[in-house]
Amino acid sequence: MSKQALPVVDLRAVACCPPIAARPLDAGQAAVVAPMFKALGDPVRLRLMSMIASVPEICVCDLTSAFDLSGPTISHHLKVLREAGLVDSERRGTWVWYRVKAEAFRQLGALLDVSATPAAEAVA
Amino acid sequence: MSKQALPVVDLRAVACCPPIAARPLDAGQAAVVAPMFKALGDPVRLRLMSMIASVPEICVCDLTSAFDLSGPTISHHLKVLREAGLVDSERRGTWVWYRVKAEAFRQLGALLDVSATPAAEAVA
DNA sequence: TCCTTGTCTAGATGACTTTCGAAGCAAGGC
DNA sequence: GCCTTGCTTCGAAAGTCATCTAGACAAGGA
Repeated sequence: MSKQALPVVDLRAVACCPPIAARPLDAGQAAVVAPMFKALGDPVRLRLMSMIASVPEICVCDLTSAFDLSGPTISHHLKVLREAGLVDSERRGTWVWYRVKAEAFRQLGALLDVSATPAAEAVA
Repeated sequence: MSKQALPVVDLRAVACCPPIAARPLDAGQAAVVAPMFKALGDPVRLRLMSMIASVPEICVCDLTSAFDLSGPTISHHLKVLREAGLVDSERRGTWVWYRVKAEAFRQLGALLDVSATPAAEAVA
């Protein structure tokens, strides 16, 4: 459980809402959660997220080289993921390393939990 | 281009990809999945989705009245959700009813499965 | 038949996104 | 100190999106 020094608590990373199929989200909850889905709604960012989530951590240089896009463009997409609270970055010497924020990621999955919903029963 | 009766199987609704944390998504997979996340990336659509998923089915009139937006705007958002393969609609008499496509919804949740990933172990 | 109500489509517009090249800043080697 | 490499920020061009009004279409009732 050793999490190294993550000073800022991102509110979007803590428990926010019940699964969206359990009961209607109110406007405030939707405003908190939608930006996370939005961040994953671009193919480049989804691949970046997938690459970051597949390993303990990864260097920007390895991310950039996997795409046919300029450095600034990749940097922009990483910033969007960071601001959505989905990943964290840390400079160590020459390189910057990215890693997934597991709690936010888990939270997002929980929102899409489909079990025990009226709709699930009706369609099943 | 009749919108009634869409007998076409939506490819995005069938099993597509392993969880995004299991291994990096390739460009093709990302292109298939990203539009679904994008559809949920707007607060209005996320609430619409949540309202639809919370009940077996729901009438457009009940959806429209829950927002401070014009009918055409709600209709536009519902179209985006439909084209993302997340919901289905059916006209019955005067009203149009919407219901969640459970398989697509389940698929989306499975993509965010965080268990058994290198990142999950490293951060835990 | 015509009217009303419910929903969708068309077209316009202002705001936001994606992308780039140029420039900046931080670390490390000469 | 200066140069190189890695990454980010800035500013701009081009494309996409959310929203509206106006209008069309479908169903049902007078």
